[in-house]
Amino acid sequence: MITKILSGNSRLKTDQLFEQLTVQEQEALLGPGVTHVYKKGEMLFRDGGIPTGIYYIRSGVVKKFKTTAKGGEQIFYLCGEGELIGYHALLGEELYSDSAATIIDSQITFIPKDDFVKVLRSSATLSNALLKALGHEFSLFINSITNLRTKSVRERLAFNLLLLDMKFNSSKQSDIASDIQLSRTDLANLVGTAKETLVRQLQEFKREGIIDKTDKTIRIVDRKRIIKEANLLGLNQKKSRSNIP
Amino acid sequence: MITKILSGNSRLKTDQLFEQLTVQEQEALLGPGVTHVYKKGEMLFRDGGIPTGIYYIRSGVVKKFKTTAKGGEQIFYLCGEGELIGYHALLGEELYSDSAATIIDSQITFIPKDDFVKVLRSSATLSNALLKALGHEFSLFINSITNLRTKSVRERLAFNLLLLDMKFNSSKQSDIASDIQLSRTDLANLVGTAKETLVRQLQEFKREGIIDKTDKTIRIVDRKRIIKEANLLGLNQKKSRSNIP
DNA sequence: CGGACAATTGAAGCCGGTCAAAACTGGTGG
DNA sequence: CCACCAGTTTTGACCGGCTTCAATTGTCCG
Repeated sequence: MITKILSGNSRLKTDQLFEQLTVQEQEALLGPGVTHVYKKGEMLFRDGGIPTGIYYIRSGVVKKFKTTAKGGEQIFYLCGEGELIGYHALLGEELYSDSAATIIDSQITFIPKDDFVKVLRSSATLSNALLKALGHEFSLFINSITNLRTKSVRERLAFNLLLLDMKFNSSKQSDIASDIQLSRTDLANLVGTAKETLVRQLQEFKREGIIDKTDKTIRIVDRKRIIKEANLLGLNQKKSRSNIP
Repeated sequence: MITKILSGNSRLKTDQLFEQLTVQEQEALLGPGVTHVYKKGEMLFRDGGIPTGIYYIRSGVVKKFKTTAKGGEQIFYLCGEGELIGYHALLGEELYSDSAATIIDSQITFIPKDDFVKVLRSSATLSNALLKALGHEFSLFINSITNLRTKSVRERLAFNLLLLDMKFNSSKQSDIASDIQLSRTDLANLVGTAKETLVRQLQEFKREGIIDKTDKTIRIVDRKRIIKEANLLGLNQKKSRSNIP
């Protein structure tokens, strides 16, 4: 399980959807597309909106999230370079069930629905790649739900820091070097906790020498420890209240 | 959103995967299959196992869940009559990321991997039906995650009771008649809480006249109230601590 | 240099988890 | 038909992890 999640691949599996296509197919998709530069914080689409196409991230980072009526934001995925987004609603033939917005300045190509469908119809490769990607995403969601239900904030934070590090640190020079840029609020919404709780937990990790952090940067110092803290096996031995008087 | 989730269709969308296929395709799938009778509580497959085919539920109910190392069980979906299970891992080309077991005595057909793949290759319909189903499942997971993060046990319980009622009560005679059979433990694991907490919340609903229950049966008495309690809009007005002294 | 926003720290209290034990159920055999 | 056991449901008590509210510090820019 651990090996599965943290397997050495520099890129995670879901990222590979687009890469699996032939060059011809990639061009057929991107050809009709319109590339646009998004500033940090711009919305790509909104929960409840009508899907009119999909998006290809040439550079940048996009968060997928859902907003609650009270203004809260639940982030459940971060998309990076080379990933496609927005195809779920299109495939499911329904309205967007989530929103997407850039976290940093990004360059993104919009692929109109018709063009996407055309390639989809003519290419078994795309169809299969999508099935594979969606099948895989399923296991990610399972894990995500299980984590939310059974893990503490500390464990979830450690886990997310690991994922962020693996996904967004191309600088593979050293196990120890890794920087993560993400506002406290975003990180809290990704981990699924209040930002105050998040901050306190970060402090604690720093005090324990597991991470280092400046105002906007988090760096994993002790990789082994943070893997241990993430407790991927779920063996968490709750300090039992058994003082046996 | 509410209308979307609770739309009048007697069956929920995901159930319809198999139904979308032509009769020929259905037969091509089930033809080579082997039907087997499972007693309540039997496992179909286990987290970490190698997928060798998919399952079609002729009758009965199957829970999809994940076990934690400590023995806990996280249920995230209940499959009913006419549904397919186990295709995610096959499509994603990986090991099962979840387990499946019957909740009541069930009649289930096993479709070997090769036969499934054969039909998948030759039929654009199945391929498209799968894409649609998976795309839709995505939105269910989003909702599930959001619910876990932002809703109280009371709200989640109300929501799940509604879903159970809609999905497993073919007896459409009356809005009020509805029986749900599920052990307290299973229900707790479905809602995502401890069974003691669940029991207390059930008591409370009963005391408030929203539901009725005997030892193993739960019946929704006041449908409007329970919809309200589920708080599908997320407008939960937390009793603000503002006593303004 | 102030104004806005993000990050941090402090304090209080509730929700829900855990442990423990009682009440209830159904099934079994004497 | 009753006594008994095993499993499930229910009730009680406790308390700790998180959320929430509030206030302070830090930081980036115009």
